[in-house]
Amino acid sequence: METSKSATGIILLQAKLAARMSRKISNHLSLHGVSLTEYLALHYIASAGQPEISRIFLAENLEMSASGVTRLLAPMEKNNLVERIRNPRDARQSQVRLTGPGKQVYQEASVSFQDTANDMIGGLPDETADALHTWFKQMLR
Amino acid sequence: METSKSATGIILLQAKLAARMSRKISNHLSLHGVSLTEYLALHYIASAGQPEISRIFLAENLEMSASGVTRLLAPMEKNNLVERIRNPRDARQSQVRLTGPGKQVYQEASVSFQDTANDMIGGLPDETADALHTWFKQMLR
DNA sequence: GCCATATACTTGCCTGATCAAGCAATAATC
DNA sequence: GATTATTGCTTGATCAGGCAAGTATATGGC
Repeated sequence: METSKSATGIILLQAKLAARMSRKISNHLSLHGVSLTEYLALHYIASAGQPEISRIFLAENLEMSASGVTRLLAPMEKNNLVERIRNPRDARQSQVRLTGPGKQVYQEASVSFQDTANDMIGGLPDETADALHTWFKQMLR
Repeated sequence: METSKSATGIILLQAKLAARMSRKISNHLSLHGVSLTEYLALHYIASAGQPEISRIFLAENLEMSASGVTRLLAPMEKNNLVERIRNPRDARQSQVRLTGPGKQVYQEASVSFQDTANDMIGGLPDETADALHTWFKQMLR
């Protein structure tokens, strides 16, 4: 019952925090010409461990629908941030890869992103931040 | 530098978590005919400490623009979840109040909300949950 | 009292994302 | 080998929410 009460409290606060963070970060990222979602896409592609990733895998990382990814990537391809590689083994599937400009925008935007992130939560003591990180990961299992 | 790295990591995870939570909760709330934002609106009105609150105050709580609130409340008024009270002291302003049905929907939906919240984060030890709660509040300063 | 500024919305237009349906390619079943 | 199911998208319709501009009221400075 105590647990119940604080669980909803946490979710409530988390929702509010998420909204505020996303607004703040979006503002900063707009200087680089990318939206938050676009930045996240660049990030997940850049840090996948391999140069190409499937669109479906990207959708999962972004917690987004397949159609959302289609619509997200279309203008990014047009702006040459990202390119599509057709899979010769499976014609249904295609992969996404960062282009040169894409990598550069990602790196530049990452600086803003980090600054903003630090600005928001950099004040937390290191252990606390580590604990937060761990719990978020756990909740995402 | 360590801090920097984990700050972005935390934001990244937080964004992902927020997306997942909002999807999950929305699903559960849809059984009661309200969206997550609508539920949050009901919640902030219900727990304001006074029966009426101003639309602007609601907007701040929801981390939403004034126009967003206008559009959010319109159908809720139509569905008789919420009613508008014009302020006689200031004709620009109006207040929102829960109707009887609004209160009932809020209470019913709160049960689902709590269940879902517990399902997601109820597994955390109490102290941990308390700490999370505290930090979220702190970040929202 | 009068003008300028501020407040509390509301409306039009636009973007971002969803869902449902569709389509093409592959895999599984008989 | 033909039929059926599944996968990986794409497209159309729709919806939520933001921003900019507009309107109505209120307040402050002179």
